[in-house]
Amino acid sequence: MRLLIIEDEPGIAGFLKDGLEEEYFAVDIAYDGKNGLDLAMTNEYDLIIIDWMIPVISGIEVCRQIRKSGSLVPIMFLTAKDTLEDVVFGLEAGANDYIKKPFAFEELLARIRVQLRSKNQGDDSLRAGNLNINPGTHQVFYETSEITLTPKEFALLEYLVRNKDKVCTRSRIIEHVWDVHFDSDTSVIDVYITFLRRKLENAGCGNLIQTIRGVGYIIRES
Amino acid sequence: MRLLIIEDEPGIAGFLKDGLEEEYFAVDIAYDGKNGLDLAMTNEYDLIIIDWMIPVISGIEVCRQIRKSGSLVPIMFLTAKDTLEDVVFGLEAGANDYIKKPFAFEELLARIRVQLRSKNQGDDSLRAGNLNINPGTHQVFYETSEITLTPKEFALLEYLVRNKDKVCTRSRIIEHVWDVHFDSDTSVIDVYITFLRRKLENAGCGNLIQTIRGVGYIIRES
DNA sequence: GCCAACCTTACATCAACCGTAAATATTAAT
DNA sequence: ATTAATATTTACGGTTGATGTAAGGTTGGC
Repeated sequence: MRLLIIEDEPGIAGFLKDGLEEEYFAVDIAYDGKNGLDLAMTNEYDLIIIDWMIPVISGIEVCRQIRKSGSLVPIMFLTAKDTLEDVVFGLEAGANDYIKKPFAFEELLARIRVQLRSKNQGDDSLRAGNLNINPGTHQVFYETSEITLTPKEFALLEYLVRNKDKVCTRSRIIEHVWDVHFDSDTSVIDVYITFLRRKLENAGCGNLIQTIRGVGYIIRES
Repeated sequence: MRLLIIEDEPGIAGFLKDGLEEEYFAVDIAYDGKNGLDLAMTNEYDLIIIDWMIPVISGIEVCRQIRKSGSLVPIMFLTAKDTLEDVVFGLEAGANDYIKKPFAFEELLARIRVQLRSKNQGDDSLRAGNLNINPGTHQVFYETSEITLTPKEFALLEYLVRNKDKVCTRSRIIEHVWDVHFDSDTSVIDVYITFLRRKLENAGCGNLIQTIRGVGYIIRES
C-alpha cells in the first residue's frame, strides 16, 4: 500500500515515514503543497495524509484540487486547529478523516487502516481462497499454518490479493509496492514472485499466482 | 489498436510505451514533430498523443497538419501549460482532448479509452453475436466460456469485432494491429486468422471469421 | 487444367520469464 | 564499532511461449 504524506516539518515527516514504513507501507513525502499536489496527480496512492498548514498551496486547497480531478483516494488531515469550522471546512473540501496534532502514532495507524478497509468494502482481513492475510499483524496463514514473509514479500502478496481477479501489470506493481515510477529495467518483481511462489508452494498453496505473459500477474479466487 | 506517441523526453516516452503495451496497444514513438508528422501521414493510427513542446515542428503545428490532411484520428495533447488560451488553441487546432503534465497513467488510459469508445459510438464492451470482448481486462467470452488468447490474437480479434460487418482488408489489418517494425509481404495474418479460427471453433463458435477472397476478412453480426 | 489466393503446419527466432547465485544494503547482536 | 544475520537487489544462463517465416497443400475462379 502506497501513501503520500504532505508535511513541511521534516521532523514530523521523517517520524511518520519511518513509522509507516515499519508497518510495510511504501511512503512518499512532499514538503509543500505544490509538490504534494504534483505527486498526488502523477501517482496512484492508496491514501494521502495532508498537514493543514503547509507552504505554497494550503492543505485544504490541495485537497480540493485532488477531488476536483475526480480522484476518490482517501485523504486524512493533520491539524493543530480543532475548532468546529475547521473540521467542517476540511470535510467539505473532500477529506475523509482528520486527526489533531499532537497525536499518538497508534491512533493515526488505526485510522489509516479504517480508511483502507472501507475502501476495500467491509471485511477486515484479506482473503484469497484459503489464504488469509492480516495487514495489521503482517501475518499470512494458509489454512492453519502460518507463512513467514519478509516485508517486501508481504507487500507484494498483499497488493496482489487486494487486487485479486484483476491483472496486476508490472508498472502498477512497481508503483505500488516499490516506490519506483520510471525505471522499468529491473527484474526484482520476477525474483519476488519466485520467492513468494516457493513459500506458498511449501505451505501447500501452489499455483496461486499466475503469470500473464507480457503484462503481469494475477491471483484468481477459487 | 495502434497508437502514435510524439514525445521528445525518452523517459516519458518509454514509460508510456511500456504501460500502453501492457494494455495490448501497438505503440509507435516519434521523438520530434517532423518525424511524428511523417509517421502520422504514412500510417493509420487509432489515436495520436502529442506533447505540446517538441523539437523541429511544434505539437500544435503537427496537429494542424494532420487535420489539414483530412484525417479525423483522435488526437490528445500532453501539456505542461494549462492556461485557458493554450487549451483553446489546442482545441481549435483540432485536438479532441488534452491532459496536463504531470499526469497519472490511470487517467491517461481512461481518457484514451473514452476516445476510442466514442469513435465506436456508445457501447463499452465489444460484441459480435454471442462473443463478448473486454478491452479493459483482455478477456474474451463465448456464451459462458472464456477463450484464452495471446496478445496478438486478441488485438486481431478486437480489430475485426470493432469493425464488424465491414470488410477488413489485409493492409488495414496490418496498419492497426501491427506496429511500424512490421515487415510486410508475409503471411502472418493468415497464420493468426488460423490460430483464431481454431480457438473459436474449439469454444463452439465456428465460422465467425469469413474470408473475402482477394480482399480480406469480415465478421458478420448475427 | 491452371493460377492465384488462401490455409495449414512445422520450424526458427526472439523476448519474457524463471530460478539460482552472488553482491549489496540493511538490521540486529555482540 | 565490528560482526553476523537477514533482506533486497542485480546478474545471468536456461526455459518457455509468443511471434514471424517459409514451404507445401488446398481451394476457388477463370
